[in-house]
Amino acid sequence: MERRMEILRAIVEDYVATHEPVGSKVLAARHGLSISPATIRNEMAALEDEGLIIQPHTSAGRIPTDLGYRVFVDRLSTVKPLSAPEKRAIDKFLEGAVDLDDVVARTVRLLAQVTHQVAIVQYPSLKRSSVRHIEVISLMPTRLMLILIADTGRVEQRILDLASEMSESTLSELRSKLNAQAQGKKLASLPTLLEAFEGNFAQPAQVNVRNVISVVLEMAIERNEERVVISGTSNLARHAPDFNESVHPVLEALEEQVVLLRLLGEAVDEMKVRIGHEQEDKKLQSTSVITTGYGPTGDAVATLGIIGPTRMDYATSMSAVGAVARYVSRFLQEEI
Amino acid sequence: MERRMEILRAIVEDYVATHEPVGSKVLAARHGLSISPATIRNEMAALEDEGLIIQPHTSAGRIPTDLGYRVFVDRLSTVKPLSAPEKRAIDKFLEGAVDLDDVVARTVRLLAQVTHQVAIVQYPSLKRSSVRHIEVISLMPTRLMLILIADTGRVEQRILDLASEMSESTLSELRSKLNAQAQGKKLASLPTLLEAFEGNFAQPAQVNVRNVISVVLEMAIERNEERVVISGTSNLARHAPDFNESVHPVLEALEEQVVLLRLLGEAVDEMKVRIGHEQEDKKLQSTSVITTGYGPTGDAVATLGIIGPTRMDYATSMSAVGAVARYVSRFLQEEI
DNA sequence: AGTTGGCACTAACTGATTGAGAGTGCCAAT
DNA sequence: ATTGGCACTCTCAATCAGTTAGTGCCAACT
Repeated sequence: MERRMEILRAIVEDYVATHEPVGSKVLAARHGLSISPATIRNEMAALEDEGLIIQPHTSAGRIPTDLGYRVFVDRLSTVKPLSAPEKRAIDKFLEGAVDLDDVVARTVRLLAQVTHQVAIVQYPSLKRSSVRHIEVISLMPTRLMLILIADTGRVEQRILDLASEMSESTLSELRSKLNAQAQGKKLASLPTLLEAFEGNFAQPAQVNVRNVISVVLEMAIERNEERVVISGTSNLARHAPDFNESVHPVLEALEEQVVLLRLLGEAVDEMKVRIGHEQEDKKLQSTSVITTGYGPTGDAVATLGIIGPTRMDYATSMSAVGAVARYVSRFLQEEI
Repeated sequence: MERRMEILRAIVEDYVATHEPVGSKVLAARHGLSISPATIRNEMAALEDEGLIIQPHTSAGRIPTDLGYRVFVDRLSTVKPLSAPEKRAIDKFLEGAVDLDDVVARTVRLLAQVTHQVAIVQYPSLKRSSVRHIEVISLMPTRLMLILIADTGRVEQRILDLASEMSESTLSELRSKLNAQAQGKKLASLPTLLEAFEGNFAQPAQVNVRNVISVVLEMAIERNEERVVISGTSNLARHAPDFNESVHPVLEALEEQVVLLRLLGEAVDEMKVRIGHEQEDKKLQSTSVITTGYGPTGDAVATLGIIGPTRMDYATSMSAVGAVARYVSRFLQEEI
């Protein structure tokens, strides 16, 4: 049984490296297995019965099935350490990032570059982060700009028009009370925290204050809270033959925010690998997805990962994704 | 001569529609030309001498060269009006956009959708816009957040650490003097405007003020002032056969900000079409690019456009790009 | 002088055939 | 349980002939 798994491992590694169905002969030759091709053939027949490998046609070698990759990945224990130049690349890439936009943009490019796959990075989720500051700026007598700064460094701003003018003193009162109430609190808790907030103000100002609050809540809750950036799509074309001859559906799926968000799912700390048909989305069933959470405080506030062909180097890719996640987490904590 | 151009037009239109080299026979049949195939053949030979069309092999029909498309486009006078559903789509797409990020993101998706090509939209250039407001917020005693709001609705923010604490009064003095000096001015003029700004302050505060100013200038000038978003890359795959069998180099080019920025170039009002080899970038020589400027004030502060195969429906595409640019300009003026 | 029909010519595409190669499954021997 | 041998299957590449689309040119026509 152990030997059989060893053979599966050899098939996966060979196939990932060569892109070609691997036969019993080359398997016996290339790897140091001290058994004959005939024995390997017997084992391969068993592996095929178990649904771990198939042969594309009668007289070809075997290739792993999605299930085969799954077993391979689950038995993967030795985490490949990154090479020195890769480590250096990661170190260099983020230094000098000026704001969150910049950090996210650099991270996604970095990830695409080290893995040679398509990289996706989710912006730190607003829901899971806390209020660092809320600022109210008067642009014109009846036009305000609201700015909400989260502890992840993320900044949302919105402009709103008031029904009537607001005095400078009301404005600064609003500013300080708003911050007193919200600062340090989770964004998700704002709706309850600010429920009857306008009661703090004199009657004439209440309608304007209510207006401001509704926009604040909108910023905190709105759909576009979940943003995803993507990079390295050209890597898809490099692996084109892997995708049933067409990258089109994959590219299409990558353009739908909804699909990407479902892919990234809830931010969790441990690494997650989904292989081929383990995916719900039809268009992505020729791909594998590796994701992991990241965040400044140690527990994950967002997810990042890569998408590639099922025939990918899982060991290297997984350690790269993990390393980048750890690095950007540390960076967010220290710098922004 | 006029007839010859008419034939070129017919060839281009037929080829764009069918994707197949067009021969003299179908040309005579499909279009209402009242001349025989033989005559057409003579004219086609002349067109080939002029370098406007070629035949991929001896016994195939003709296809337009880049130069042929160029002549076709230059003679294009009748601007195709958009269809009613397209107009409606444009109208609906932007309404409800909450901030500049949102406007740009919606615009690029809209453009990709109506043209069925890859769309690129440049953020309104900071250099060309004016200061609406500068805000200085104290996050911690020695940590400030600077926010710069441009009249295009674009918001830049930066965090900086001070060497020493800054009093609340100095802070508000800084805030008001900064705005008095900068408001309404072009960002490009800030470096000279703020040259000796710290002279306005008492000695102990000067070092901090200088620090703030340098960050303000950084925000106004920094390299990442030029941002580009892109959408509809899956449309590339749809037209895959057009790109010498490989979309890879094109995808690669689209990932390089530098290339995109050169593509969008200086924002100018009139529409620009670059066809195939008219492009400097090698990777894009199988594509054509249509760009035009847009901006809230009537004169262009940024550029948007599409990238597609040289074999594209120029008439429709050009009018779509124009319509979207006009629409987003109007929207920026009114709403943000 | 421009236009047209006729015709020989060319090159790609299609489909059938063939031989070579790779890899298997199974069986009998070890 | 492992191995060598061997017949079998299927793909792949090359070849070949027939078909087809489209041209270029020439002589005849308006």
